[in-house]
Amino acid sequence: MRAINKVFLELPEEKRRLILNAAFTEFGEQGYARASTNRVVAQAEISKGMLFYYFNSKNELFNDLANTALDHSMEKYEESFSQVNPDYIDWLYNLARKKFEYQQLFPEETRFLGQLYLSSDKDFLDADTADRFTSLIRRTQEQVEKNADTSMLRTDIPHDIAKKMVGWVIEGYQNDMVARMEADAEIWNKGHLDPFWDEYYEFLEVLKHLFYKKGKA
Amino acid sequence: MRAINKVFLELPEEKRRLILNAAFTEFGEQGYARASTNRVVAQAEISKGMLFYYFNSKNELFNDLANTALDHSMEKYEESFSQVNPDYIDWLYNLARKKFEYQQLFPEETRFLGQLYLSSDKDFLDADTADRFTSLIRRTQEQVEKNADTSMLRTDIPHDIAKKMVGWVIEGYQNDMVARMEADAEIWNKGHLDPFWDEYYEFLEVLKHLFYKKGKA
DNA sequence: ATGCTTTTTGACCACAGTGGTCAATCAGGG
DNA sequence: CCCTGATTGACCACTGTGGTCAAAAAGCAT
Repeated sequence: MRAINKVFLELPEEKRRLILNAAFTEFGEQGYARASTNRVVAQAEISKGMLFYYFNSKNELFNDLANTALDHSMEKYEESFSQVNPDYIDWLYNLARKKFEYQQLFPEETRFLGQLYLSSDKDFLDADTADRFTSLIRRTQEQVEKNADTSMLRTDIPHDIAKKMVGWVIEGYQNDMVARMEADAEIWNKGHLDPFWDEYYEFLEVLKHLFYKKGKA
Repeated sequence: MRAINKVFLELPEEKRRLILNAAFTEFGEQGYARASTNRVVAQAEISKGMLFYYFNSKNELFNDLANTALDHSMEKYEESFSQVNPDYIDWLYNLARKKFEYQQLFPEETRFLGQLYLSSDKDFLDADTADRFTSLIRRTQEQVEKNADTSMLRTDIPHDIAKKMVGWVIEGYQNDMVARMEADAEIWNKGHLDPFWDEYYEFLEVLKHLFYKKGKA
């Protein structure tokens, strides 16, 4: 953030995106230690010197990437939190859609953040950035906890178990969906996602049938 | 397999395990390309020369590891396949227990095989070994498909959806369980796992209640 | 054209780490 | 005491690393 050379910020959007995405993918695929600045410059089609002119070091590049990704991610999440809370399952459905939109818009950043979340590369973030990162995670969890209306969950099984089950099923379904989409990249690329979302919603009807009080399904 | 120096096979079990485990963890954590023979020998407390005396190259070491792990894994799976088929959920429960036992007995190999399954390091396996690997996977899937008795699944939701849901929920629960166990390593190390399995079984009762025909729960 | 500044290049650096080798040592049994 | 097989680790050529910097190129005002 701070350390970026202003020259970089004044670059045409297109070129800036090219450089950022090259770096996002490199760090996202390789992790911090294995990531190579040489491959980044090759991919971004700039000279080695420029990378270190824009950013000053590999580490500052890494932190700048993280902050850029955090900016976008936070923005998206705030959007999806601002909605009035519908019932539990519909709320998760909406969250999933937002997630997908973000992923479609910034696939490289998504991968980057995901990898960062799982790995221990967080150690290479400076204090400020690390704070932003953890607070994003905390805030997300808080909101999920707060906005989810569980009042229509059936009462013959413990609520906390039901909530977890619903969460796992949705997670599983999403993974399944992503796998199918990757297998059939056509549709994905053309943006014809509506059938998928329809199918998803039907699937959620089944979930409601299973987990909601009778008479509500 | 083939290429192993007989000297290695005649080593005291303890020392052999030390070497194998060092290699398993190195390849498991780093993947083929990033794995370092230097770190392996350091961890195994043998000299560099010995590693290349026992195995001839990094690649043969890798293949020997894979074959060793496959041997154990196949054995375990055959055990769990030989049982007469109980109902769907109980079957999955048994499979999970076998998986855990294997994981507890050979944690390094588990990680190694898991990583191999996910990554593209399969390319570094020679043809025979790769075949063994894929046939293990195929066989597992076949058996799951074949032995699972789904006749008592409720009929008001499609069977294939119900099966998937059950699978996801079980997967989610297992991950949850592992996470909790890692957080409370005491119990895990002392082998006091029975309470966990009891809780698991209770959890499965809920699952049955949800997914089985009424009157069977 | 002429300078002067800013942007851009890529050859180059010291260094770290790689898989693999091999002459030299060591251990132990005959 | 020697011989054979086990064992060592210094060493090799090589690849790739993050980072530098003199020099070239591009703008730009005059």
